[in-house]
Amino acid sequence: MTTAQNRVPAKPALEGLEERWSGVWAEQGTYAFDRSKERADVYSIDTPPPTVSGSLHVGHVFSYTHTDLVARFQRMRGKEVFYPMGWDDNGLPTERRVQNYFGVRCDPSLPYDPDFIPPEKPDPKKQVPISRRNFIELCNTLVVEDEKVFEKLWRTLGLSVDWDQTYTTIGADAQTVSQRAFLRNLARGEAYSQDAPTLWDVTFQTAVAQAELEARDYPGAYHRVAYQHESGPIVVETTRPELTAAAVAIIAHPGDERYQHLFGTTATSPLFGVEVPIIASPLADPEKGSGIVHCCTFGDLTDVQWWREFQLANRTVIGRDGRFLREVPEWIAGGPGEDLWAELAGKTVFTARELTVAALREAGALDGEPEPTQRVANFYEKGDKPLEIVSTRQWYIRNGGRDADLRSALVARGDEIDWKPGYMQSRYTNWIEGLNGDWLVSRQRFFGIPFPVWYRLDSDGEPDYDDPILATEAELPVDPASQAPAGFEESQRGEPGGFIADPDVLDTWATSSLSPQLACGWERDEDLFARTFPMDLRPQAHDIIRTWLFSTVVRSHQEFGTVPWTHTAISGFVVDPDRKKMSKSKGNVVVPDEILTTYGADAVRWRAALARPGADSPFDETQMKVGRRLAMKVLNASKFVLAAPEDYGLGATAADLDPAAVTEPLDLAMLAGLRRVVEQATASFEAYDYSSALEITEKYFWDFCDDYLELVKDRARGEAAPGGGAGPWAAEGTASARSAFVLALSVQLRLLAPFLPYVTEEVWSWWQEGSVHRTAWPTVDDLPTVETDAAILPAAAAVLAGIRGAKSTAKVSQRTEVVSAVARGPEATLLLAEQALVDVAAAGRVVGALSLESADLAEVTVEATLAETD
RNA sequence: GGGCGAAUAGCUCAGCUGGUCAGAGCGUUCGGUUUACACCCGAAAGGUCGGGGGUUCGAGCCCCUCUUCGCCCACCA
Repeated sequence: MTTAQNRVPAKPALEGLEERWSGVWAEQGTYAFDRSKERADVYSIDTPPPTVSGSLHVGHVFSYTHTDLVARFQRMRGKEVFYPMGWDDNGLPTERRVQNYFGVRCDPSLPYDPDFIPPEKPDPKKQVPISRRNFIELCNTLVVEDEKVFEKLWRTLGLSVDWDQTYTTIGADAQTVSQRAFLRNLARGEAYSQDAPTLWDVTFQTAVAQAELEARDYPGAYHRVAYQHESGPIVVETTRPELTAAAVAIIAHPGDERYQHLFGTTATSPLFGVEVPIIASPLADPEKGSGIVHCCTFGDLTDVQWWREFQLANRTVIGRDGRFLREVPEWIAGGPGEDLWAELAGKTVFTARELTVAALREAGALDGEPEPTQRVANFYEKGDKPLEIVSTRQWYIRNGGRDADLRSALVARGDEIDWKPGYMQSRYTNWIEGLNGDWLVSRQRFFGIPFPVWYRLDSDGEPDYDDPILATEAELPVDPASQAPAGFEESQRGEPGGFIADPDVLDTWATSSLSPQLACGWERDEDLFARTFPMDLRPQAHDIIRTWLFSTVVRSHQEFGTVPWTHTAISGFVVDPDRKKMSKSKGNVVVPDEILTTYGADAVRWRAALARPGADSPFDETQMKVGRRLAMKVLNASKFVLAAPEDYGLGATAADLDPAAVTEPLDLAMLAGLRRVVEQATASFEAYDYSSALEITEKYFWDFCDDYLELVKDRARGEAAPGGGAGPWAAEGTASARSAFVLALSVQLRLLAPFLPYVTEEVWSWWQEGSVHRTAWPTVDDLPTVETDAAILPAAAAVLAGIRGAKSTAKVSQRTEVVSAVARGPEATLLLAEQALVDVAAAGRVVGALSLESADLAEVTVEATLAETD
């Protein structure tokens, strides 16, 4: 009867599927990108490059699964999916990991030691200082190791990434792309350098950008500090009394009646005796503190604003290390504060504050005692000390923060992108509209992409920042710290009349904002680029809309005058059961390896697919079991259809895949229902709503198993009808059931393939050639066209449920035979059920009469006479 | 303070443009030696859809308002 033998294991299991099939996929290049396809046939994905120095948690697993669901759907729909994986190995996180892992720290003043071997046991308290080059070598060694670990996890999870298409954010390619993009920004006037007050992290000793700020509560105290004025003391309230040394003005609101007489005069600072102007500005809030404030260089961003607007003096007192300057500033030298400065010099802000407050108190310039308060301060998101504002030379890229036209152009780009979910666009728009300056892209760090820039030194050895020497694109990638610019010799480095390298590296976002350029082979592989860019999808989490998403749009807008992708899918977070964000410091992180081992990749993916786009999802381990149950069910139901009769299966094969053989109303009805599922799941997937696609498919599958499979089991086996005799089931009825089963199986396996890639591939391999993941997504054309009312199946199931209910109420086994039964219910339901009455009787073990009586009831109820049981 | 989102069974969530929309799964309870599956199967109980107004013949669904929760931004004297 069967033409081909299926390969069904006697006891199918989930264990080992990941290892087996991920191996096969790798070996056979199942997900390899075919670059002969034209752009229109390609679906390209701008995968988020995970930070390899970090650790992956279950949130990553969920969001990467979301992307993979879309990738697998598009692939089955016939798109050639360009799905690369990037590794973000650039920047500060890697530096920190290297420091901790090897127990070293970078000291750029040290010479390179080619024989350096890191300590065997790192001592976190005694980090070994090493040269910049040694440090970078260690970074490069470690990221390779970290990337292997990540790749293994992603492969286990079943991401259908093309592992031949990977990129990094620190390698030669990334360096070339970043430097080239920067040089072009510079040539077009989109990048510039400026010596200006900058938010500064004193721990990492680097500038930070607006996008990397985090406002945090920070304990402080109000100090009432008295300035001297001819009309008497002026008391300002401040949380930064130590900045009295940096005072440059006293400011109050122009409408504040208390201070009208002061405007246009000057006051003198306590302790230091520095004369400062008293100025009116609407930015001063009469409600805050005493309503009058001292402006210092620089206590906060408002100080910077005043300093610019009123062209005030720059009396910076805090150095890059966050300590008070060691030299006596010229405005203090020779004045009353010179001795105090000797104490303050080289001290931290904290210590300087204590010293200043003591001196103020002693001088009678402290009005009352400090009042503790909880204030908000800006922190670098990776730092733990409040940011200072320090004047330094930095590179900027224009992002609309200082240009209304560019700002509105970038906001408008947002309209060209299809946002999933749509409301996430407002975060993008809000962020742009709230920008208060251009994008600061230079960082005073070590492990990053260097600026391709040198400066000439004049005869005094002073650098000329206004006319930098730029690398040519042909020279890239370039390391100005070890390569001399054209026309110079290495020996001229640092010599008067020679040159110096720009010491900084590009912010990591300045590189990751080029991920489409990196992945698609911009200027490296123009053929690939033409087939993949602009990309189709940017998947990412909502917390980095202001950074990664926005900066990518900026770079693409500038370089290509287009959006980098046409869709963006924003995923939510996995939060802990108390709906708190998972973070290492809270200790509530779920490690992916554990859940993958315990429940299997398919189960974890199933759970991930339940989290709708953009929605945060609380982690609940019990849910994983449900996914696992579904995966098991797929194995067992498939086994029933495909296993040989001697193994209690139907022995159906691919040869039974014949829509024309399906003739029984119940079978046709089941497939008619499946037809709707195909339509709905496809529509949902096209709208990036993988959750709904899963929900529809899964619901159908469970009903298929619980109802259809039970109803048709006997007929499909060709067993005798209840009550004896050959019964009404001719071979035709059996053939109809068998064909319906394999059709339904084929369609459902493909519908489930994006969610459960392992178990569907396993089952597919029992009876089909090739990978299910390279098979066409099901369409209604796979199913019979005969018009049938799909409601026959639920109607039959309702009567069956009535019979089951009767047995359940009687507390007997479902196997108990029914001598006779009467089903009462809505006429419409019963008429439909009648068309499958023999199947219903068989499934319910009704050996005698099963009669239907229409009644005014909402549901079908069955009155059954049960056979005697022992 | 500005913006965005959420509030539906004990828990996690569906309910599309108002008219079988009061649902699913988990959990709970009861029952079952069922040849696809005990990593199982069947059955049952559970909610005045956050509060208050309004529009409408009719409102989880639309409008107003209040409350609570989450996230993003701003608040730095």
